[in-house]
Amino acid sequence: MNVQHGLDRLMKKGYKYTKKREDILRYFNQENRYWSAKDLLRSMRASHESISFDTIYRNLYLFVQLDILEVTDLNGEKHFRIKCDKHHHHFICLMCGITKEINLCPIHDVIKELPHYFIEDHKFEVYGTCPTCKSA
Amino acid sequence: MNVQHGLDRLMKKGYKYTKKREDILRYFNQENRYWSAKDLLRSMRASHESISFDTIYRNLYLFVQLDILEVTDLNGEKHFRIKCDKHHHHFICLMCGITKEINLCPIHDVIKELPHYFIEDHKFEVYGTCPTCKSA
DNA sequence: TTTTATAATCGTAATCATTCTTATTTACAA
DNA sequence: TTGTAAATAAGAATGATTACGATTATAAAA
Repeated sequence: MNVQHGLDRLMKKGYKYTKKREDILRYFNQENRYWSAKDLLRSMRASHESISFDTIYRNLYLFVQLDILEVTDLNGEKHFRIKCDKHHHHFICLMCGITKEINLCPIHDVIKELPHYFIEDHKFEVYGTCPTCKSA
Repeated sequence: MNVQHGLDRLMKKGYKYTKKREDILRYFNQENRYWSAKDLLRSMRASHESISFDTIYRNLYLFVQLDILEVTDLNGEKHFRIKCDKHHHHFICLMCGITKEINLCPIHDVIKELPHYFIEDHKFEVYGTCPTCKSA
C-alpha cells in the first residue's frame, strides 16, 4: 500500500485530495513501524505549522476505516502503521519500534478449538528486541 | 488463584492486609472476565463509599506486579482479570465480556521463525461472540 | 474563469482515563 | 498501648483523545 494507492482509494470513495493527507501517507510509508498521533503531529508541523490535533486524528481514523492504516494500542497510546497487503502479524521491537512480519497465524486452529463461538477478530503481537538493538 | 492465595502472597511479600484488598480480590474471583478500574470502583463503592481512584489503581497494579491479576488494553481502557495458573490466552466475548481459555499458544513456532530476535513477551487475543450471546 | 456547495481544517475547549500530591488514617510489630 | 511505615482519601494535575463553532480549501458546475 504505497502513497498513490492510498490516495486513489481515498478519492474513489469521494474524499478530497489535500496535501496534508498525502503527507500523512508519506510519513507512514517511509518506515516499517508504528507511530503515535503525537509522532505524526510533530513531523507534520515541520511542513504545516498550524495543523491541528483534529486533522491528525480525523485523518488517522479515516485511513483506518479505509483499510489504508492499521491501529494498535501500545501502552495506553494508539499507534498506527501502513496496512499490509496480506494478513499477518508483527514482532515489535521495544527499543527502536521497528516491526517485522510474522508469517504465522494461529487463528485457524483456534476456530477449530472453539466450535460454537463466532470469531470476529484477533490480535497477535510479539514484543522484544530486534537483532540491531540487541547487538548495540 | 483464589482470594486466600492472593492474600497470602500479598502478606508474604510484606504488604498489609486490608478489607479493601480482600474485597478487590473477591470481585475478580466471582467471574471469569476482564473488568475496568471504573467497573471495580462502582462495585466497591457499595461497601466502601469513600474509596478513591487512587486506591483502586494502586492496588490493581500492585496485584499485577504480584502476578495475582493480569491486565490488557480493551479499546483504550485498561482491563484486569485473575491471573491464570498456567500460561494461556483468551477468547473475549464482545457482547458480554466473558472470557474463555484458548489452549493453544503459537509463541514457540514464532521463536523458531525469528532466530536473531530476543522475545520478551507476546499477546494473543481472540474477539467475537460467545455461544450464549450468539443464540440470544 | 467564476461561482457554489460542502468537505476539510483550525483553534481551542471539553472529556475521560489515569497519575500525582498532601494530609490523614490504619495495620501491626514492639 | 504506642510508634511508625504503609495505606488511603480527596481532589488537583496530566496526557491522550474528542468535540465544536468559525473559517478555508477542494472540486464540480455554471
